[in-house]
Amino acid sequence: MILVSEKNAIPISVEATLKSGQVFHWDPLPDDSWVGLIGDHLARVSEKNQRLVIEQGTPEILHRYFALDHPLAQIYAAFPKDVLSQESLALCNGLRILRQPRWECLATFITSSMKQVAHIRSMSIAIRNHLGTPVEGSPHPAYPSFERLACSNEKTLLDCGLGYRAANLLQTARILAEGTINLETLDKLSTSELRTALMTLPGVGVKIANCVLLFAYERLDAVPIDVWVHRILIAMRKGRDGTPTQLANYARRRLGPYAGYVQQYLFHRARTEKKKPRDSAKAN
DNA sequence: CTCCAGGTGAGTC
DNA sequence: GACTCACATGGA
Repeated sequence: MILVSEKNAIPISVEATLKSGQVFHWDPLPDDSWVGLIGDHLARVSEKNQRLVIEQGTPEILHRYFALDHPLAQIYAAFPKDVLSQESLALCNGLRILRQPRWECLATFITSSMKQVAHIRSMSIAIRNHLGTPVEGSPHPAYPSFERLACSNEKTLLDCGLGYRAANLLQTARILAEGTINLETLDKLSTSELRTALMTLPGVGVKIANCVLLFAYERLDAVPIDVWVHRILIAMRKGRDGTPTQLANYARRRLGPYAGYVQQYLFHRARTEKKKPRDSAKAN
């Protein structure tokens, strides 16, 4: 067991990070640790005094994946001062934007459109079970490479519950397998050029492109606007709706240089608040 | 049973 | 650019 610590405090909330809807395949264990794969690298982590405890896995890989180098203090100082943003900050303290493997992130978000988080997870696991490579000690196989998926077929993906998303994932995998687009070298592009490049792929619009920018390319100012964030932005504008462009501009101005981080805290708070009012009536 | 979900793309103005 | 619609599936 390795306790990752550094000179400066590195708070992390493993639970908030892994349950905030940026990644979908990690499993909680009875001893309060979490097990999951980073690519095909098996990892098991827990948390002690807001520090990441590595129960299993290579420290360098985990350090990078959990983004322990992100300057959280600086990011928090840049949070907007309104009540909702500060409340989200308090509730999700230690939530980190992961550095996910590119293809895995792109693929799972292609399957995410018009789907609840719970079902995105079940599709991800179904794809792993049908097409992935087993890893010793992991509850689920590794996510299949795009080469592997490109050799697959639509029927297999329909069996994984993808519905109309099956064709998009398959075509995207085939484009990547052709080599016309290289997800790794795309990293050299500016955020706006990278967004445009990602959006040429079938099933990738502006929202999913922004998810991939934020979760796999470290573009911390990218703001995915889904139905939840859309509602939050309207509330921040005192009930005033707007066109996609207007709301995107508003989010960028209002949420600041780490807008993607702020967005993730707002999103996670909104979703966890929604689930609550259930056990309160029973208590007396 | 009805409602909704981390949207996208095609058609149209 | 912005608006409208169809698109599959399963959990609440």
